[in-house]
Amino acid sequence: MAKRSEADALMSRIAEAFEALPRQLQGVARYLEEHRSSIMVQRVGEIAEGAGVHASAVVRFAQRFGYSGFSEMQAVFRDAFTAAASPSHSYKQRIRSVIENRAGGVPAAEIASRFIDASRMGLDELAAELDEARFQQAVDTLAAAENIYVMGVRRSFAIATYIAYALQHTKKRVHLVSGLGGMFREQLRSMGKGDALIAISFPPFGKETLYAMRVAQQHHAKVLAITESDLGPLARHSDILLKVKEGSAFAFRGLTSTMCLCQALFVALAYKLELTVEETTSRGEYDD
Amino acid sequence: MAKRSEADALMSRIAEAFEALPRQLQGVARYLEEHRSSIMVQRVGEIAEGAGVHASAVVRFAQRFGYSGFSEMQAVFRDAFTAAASPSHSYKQRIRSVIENRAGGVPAAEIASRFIDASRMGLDELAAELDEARFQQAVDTLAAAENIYVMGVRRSFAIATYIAYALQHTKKRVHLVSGLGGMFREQLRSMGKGDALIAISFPPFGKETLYAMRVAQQHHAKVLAITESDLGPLARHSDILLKVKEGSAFAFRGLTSTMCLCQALFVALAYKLELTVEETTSRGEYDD
DNA sequence: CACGCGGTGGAACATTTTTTCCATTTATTT
DNA sequence: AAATAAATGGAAAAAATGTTCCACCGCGTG
Repeated sequence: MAKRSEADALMSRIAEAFEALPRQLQGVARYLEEHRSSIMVQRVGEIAEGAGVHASAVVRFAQRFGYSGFSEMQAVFRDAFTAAASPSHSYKQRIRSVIENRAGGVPAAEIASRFIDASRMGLDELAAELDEARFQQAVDTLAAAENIYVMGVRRSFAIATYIAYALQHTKKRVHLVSGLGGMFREQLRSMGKGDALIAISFPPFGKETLYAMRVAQQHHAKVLAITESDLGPLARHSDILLKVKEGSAFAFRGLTSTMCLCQALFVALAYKLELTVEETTSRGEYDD
Repeated sequence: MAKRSEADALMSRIAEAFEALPRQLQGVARYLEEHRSSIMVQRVGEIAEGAGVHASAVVRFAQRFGYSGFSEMQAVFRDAFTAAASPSHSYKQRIRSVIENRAGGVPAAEIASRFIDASRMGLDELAAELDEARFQQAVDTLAAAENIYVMGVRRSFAIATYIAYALQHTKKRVHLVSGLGGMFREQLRSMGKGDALIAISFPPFGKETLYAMRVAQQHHAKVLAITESDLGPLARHSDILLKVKEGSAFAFRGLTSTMCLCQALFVALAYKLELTVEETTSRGEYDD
């Protein structure tokens, strides 16, 4: 699966050749081994100093292993890092190429498995980048709320629907702001202090959701935003902001990570409520 | 709380000031947030290109936030990285945050990451066990249908909602069977030959959904079932059956795999219908 | 012990990268 | 609609960084 990066290969070659290296170059080798992860951000000078040698020794080292100079060798480590840091990027590319090489129609299953792969990468990213402190805050806020309003429109509506459904299994009063009958305003009217609004929105942000957030703040309700980034209009109007980056394959935005996050949020909340609120009947099953 | 690195502080300041930033600098801000982890290894030029702006815009950005230039700002991210990579620090940090979490009860983030893991395993299974022939059949059936009815109750309702939303981007007539006003029967009445019903249901199976499937068959509409297993009541009443096994954690059933499968289904369908699904349909009023 | 050879470090050189400056375009205000 | 301010992009200047050259050194060998 994980193909040996060129950086790995290089480190092996270095280990191989180590014994036969002159004293200073051995020093460089040791330093590289020791600080492998930070080579990519260091200057020749810093590495040279760290290894206790002259800068030119580092360059000679790189050249000894077949690179034109230090820069070229450093690029190997940089690439290895960026490849590891953005795993989903390569998947997006592959999906795109599957689509573009549409020689005689792509089998649906092919599309499906690419899509699933992309979603998997999305979850990896979610796991890696989840802000634990904020997540905790989100759970605490919901736990403290009396009424919970849930709102998302269009693409995010399904998610809102789910959250509202799940929360019905708690003792909270839950209000799904659906806009049914054009009654957004009316459904939001009763928010107040001690309540919380969960707002799910992605660009281009629905104005209904933004409106709901403003109303919530005016009414001193806590606002939990689930969105893509700290930037953008939601940040200003939210007390807590949970980020989900959905990979968009096929020029089509995923929702699996968002769904996963929301479920995790609910599970964590349910767990917290059962621990702190004794009277919560343990139900175990939340099936359909 | 966890140590607030200067990089974190900077990102906050950026989020704060974002709205008031000129267009290009907003682009830079977005890029920084999106690629926060790799800023430290990138050149101004690369960042500029990534953000779609001129290099000098990136420098101006840095200066706007109080740095002498890009290099100085980049150093902030570099430092944050090396600090995090240095073992002693991160270890202390981890201990501290664990203690803090214990003090506040249950570490919500712990639950979250376990849940995400479970979901990920669910996707692995989905990828491994997807029946390609059936999936293709499902896509073909939907492609051939004139009207598509979508039905799921309780836990599955959010999924049904999503499918119905997504399908609105095709030329098909789509009917979400919501049961609003207790009108399941009435909403199902008009199904007929040439139509298709997508029924999503998991044990314990909702009787409303089973009913819908029977009606569909009586009316000679195709039935696509999305469920857990080939056995059980849905098998009998469906023409095509797609299996999703959700991993469960904390005695709580996931939905991410189902969501993923449904999205994959839609993408494959859209592709078959040769639709271009625009990611950001800016239609003013109806954006999400 | 002198010779040569590879290793080493200083400094000049070359290259890349960043930053500044300014002309031009674009938005905002009166 | 004109005036003013702000934003943008190109290019030159400046700085930082990497590389090469070469004199020197130390060690092993003849």
